[in-house]
Amino acid sequence: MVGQPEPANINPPRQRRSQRTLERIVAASFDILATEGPSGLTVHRVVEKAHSSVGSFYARFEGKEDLLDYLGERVWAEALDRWQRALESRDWGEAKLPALVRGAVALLVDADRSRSVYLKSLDQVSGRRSNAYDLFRVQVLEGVAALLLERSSEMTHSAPTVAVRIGLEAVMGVLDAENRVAGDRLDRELLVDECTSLLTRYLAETSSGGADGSGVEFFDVWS
Amino acid sequence: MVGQPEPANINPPRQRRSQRTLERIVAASFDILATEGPSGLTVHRVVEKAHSSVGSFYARFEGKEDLLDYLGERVWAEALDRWQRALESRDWGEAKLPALVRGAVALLVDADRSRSVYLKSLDQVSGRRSNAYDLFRVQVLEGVAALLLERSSEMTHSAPTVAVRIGLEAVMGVLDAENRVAGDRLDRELLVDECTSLLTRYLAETSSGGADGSGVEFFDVWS
DNA sequence: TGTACATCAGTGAACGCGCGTTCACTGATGTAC
DNA sequence: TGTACATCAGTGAACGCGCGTTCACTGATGTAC
Repeated sequence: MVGQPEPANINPPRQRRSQRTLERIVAASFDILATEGPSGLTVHRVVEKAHSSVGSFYARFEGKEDLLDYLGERVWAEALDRWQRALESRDWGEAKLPALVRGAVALLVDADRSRSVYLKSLDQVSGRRSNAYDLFRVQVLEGVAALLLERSSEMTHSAPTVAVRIGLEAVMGVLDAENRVAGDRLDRELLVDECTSLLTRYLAETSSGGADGSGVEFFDVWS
Repeated sequence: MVGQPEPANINPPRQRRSQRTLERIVAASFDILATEGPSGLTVHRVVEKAHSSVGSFYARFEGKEDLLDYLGERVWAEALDRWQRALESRDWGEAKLPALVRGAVALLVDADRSRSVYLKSLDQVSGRRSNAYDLFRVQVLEGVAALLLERSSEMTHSAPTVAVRIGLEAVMGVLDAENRVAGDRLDRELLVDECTSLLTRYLAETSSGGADGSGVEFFDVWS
């Protein structure tokens, strides 16, 4: 199991009034992150959008960093909760490897679609700190990997642990790339089908494909 | 073919003296990017490290943005040049699909290793502008895709264009993920072998693996 | 039901700091005669 | 080979702006008697 984001250091509200102010500040922050990106997230902009004031802000948080931690904590908690529910919403006991792979891929696709802009821009803004997104990614990958490895006897790949790791990285990579694309986005069904195909074939076929030395070698012109 | 980074808008040096100053500024910039990351790249820090002065800096560049463009242009040019030489260093005419895939993967692996920290941090620092890294990535992918698609008759996948795109995104995704990992990095040979296997099986086997509807469906608990 | 008082909450002007940029000035280089 | 002069190059103090943070002050809320 891996770590969690920095625990947020916030001065808890004691009246409903300030609780609502805090909520407005949080909502405004997410709003700004989604519409203007990380660089728009300044204390002044946040409190303006939240119809609050700098003073109120610093009554809750010791500084801007604490706001970031708090936002990260919230997103993290929600994402993890959804993920758990999705995982547990189904009994995996019966499924054979191909069906299991398909299920896992569907989970990843949907998780990726939903894991909002927030996680990513939060990580960008907070200089190399907790980075909730990477942690969430690792968490999710570990969960799915464990699930798949229970069926390692059905895999023909000679090193299931490495294969599962690489295979899942591949699927996540495809999803990331498709998120980055501006124009024609592939639809969910196609994506699930193709990633399932990719992963199933990689894990389950006999190991001969590329590692047989039939390969071509190159000058390494890359330093 | 895709675009290039913003053309750099620089005031050309007229004496060897100022040419050398420019070189020192560029070297200092890359040095800072590599050691301190994008946030350390301030005009004052750069000229200090370059043993120059703010005035000299603004004699070359109209502003900081122009420095970024200039750096991007340099990195881009070098990366592209290396890529071209690598591509052309071998005659692909004879190779069959598996060998071709292996060669392509090897190129990608090495390109990924070499495409220095610079491209990535440059894109991070310049807010959503030219982003040399993404452009380079697209350029490379298009080149390899074209190469592979010449052998589409040897593919059993029913939609080679989509398959090549997804397959290459998968390989790049694996490489990205492996770059991100802190600890135990897989070695180059293993990476080449596995990615080759992944891609070959995906492209060349008969299309039945996952798209046969044997799948499991889920509640979409992701918003 | 009032009244006094402590604590919580909210406000926005003001401060300090870092960073990009400007500018008045000095020194170096090259060219014309 | 000199000398005058234009242009290029270099310097660093100073300015403006945005942003995080502080602080003195006013108002709201809840509790004790």
